[in-house]
Amino acid sequence: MQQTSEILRELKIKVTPQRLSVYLAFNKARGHLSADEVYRAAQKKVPAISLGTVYSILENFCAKGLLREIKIDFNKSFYEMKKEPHHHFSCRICNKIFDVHMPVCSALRTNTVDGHIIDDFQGYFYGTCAGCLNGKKKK
Amino acid sequence: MQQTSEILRELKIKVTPQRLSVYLAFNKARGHLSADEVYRAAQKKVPAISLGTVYSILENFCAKGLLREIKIDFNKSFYEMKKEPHHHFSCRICNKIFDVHMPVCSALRTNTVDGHIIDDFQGYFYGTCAGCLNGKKKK
DNA sequence: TTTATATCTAGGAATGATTATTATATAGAA
DNA sequence: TTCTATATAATAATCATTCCTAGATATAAA
Repeated sequence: MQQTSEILRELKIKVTPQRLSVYLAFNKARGHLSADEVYRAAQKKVPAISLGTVYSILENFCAKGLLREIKIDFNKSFYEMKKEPHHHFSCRICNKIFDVHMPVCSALRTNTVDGHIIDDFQGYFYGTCAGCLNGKKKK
Repeated sequence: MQQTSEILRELKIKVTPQRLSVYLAFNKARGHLSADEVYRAAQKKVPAISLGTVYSILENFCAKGLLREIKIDFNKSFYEMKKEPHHHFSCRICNKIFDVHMPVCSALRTNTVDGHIIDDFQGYFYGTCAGCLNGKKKK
């Protein structure tokens, strides 16, 4: 926990129990979480935390470069710990999100295109995941 | 108009005035339209058209491969006539969407990755557009 | 350690895009 | 022309997200 506080302080993020609980939710899940999933995980540490606060913290963490917002799925955002650039895959059957293990083309790492300045790129694949292809159940 | 009806019939889309008006909105705009923008454009031809019908038609057109849904912008979908695969750019200042003139890497045209079957890919760039860099106004 | 204050949080209301519902209308086949 | 599956209009419902405000609190400064 002490370690987590230091990570936040280094990023100039004021340390609060709510923020620690959100950070730890990602540390434990190590995947892609929706705001609601973060909310439920954070409640285990801070029962009185509100959903509005979770949204506020997610926005703050993204702004500070700690998290990354993923808009692959329709009508709902997901978040993940920021790491090496990579694409995502969304299964149309079970709606799960997967990291894609494929090198990101150098062309996509460019800083400008058509005269626009680029600060982020998101690559989203859609289809049927390996699990659903094998006849597994919808989560 | 006759021509448009034939295009729809070839795609097994039942021809109605509402659907023609939506198709023509895209034919005229040649860009990326939100449901609301389609709604307002379609109203010029069919004043009584409802927003629900527009959503229904957009979904139908996407399913038939006539349109393509773009989820680049937060909390709102855009649609465009389906054409050659290409990436999109969204300006964080003016929120306009641009087609990106950059060849889509062959690696992204794959049909499978990590055992998942892919049926679509969307590449989204974010940043500041050329217009906003030149100090133009927010639309 | 105490104090001051900028910022964070809880709770709830508001927003806005999208979807669902249902009765009626209609395109296209027979 | 008639029939029937499907499309539409109108409206209500949903749901993620944002907004708002009063009160709480983390952190810097004394």
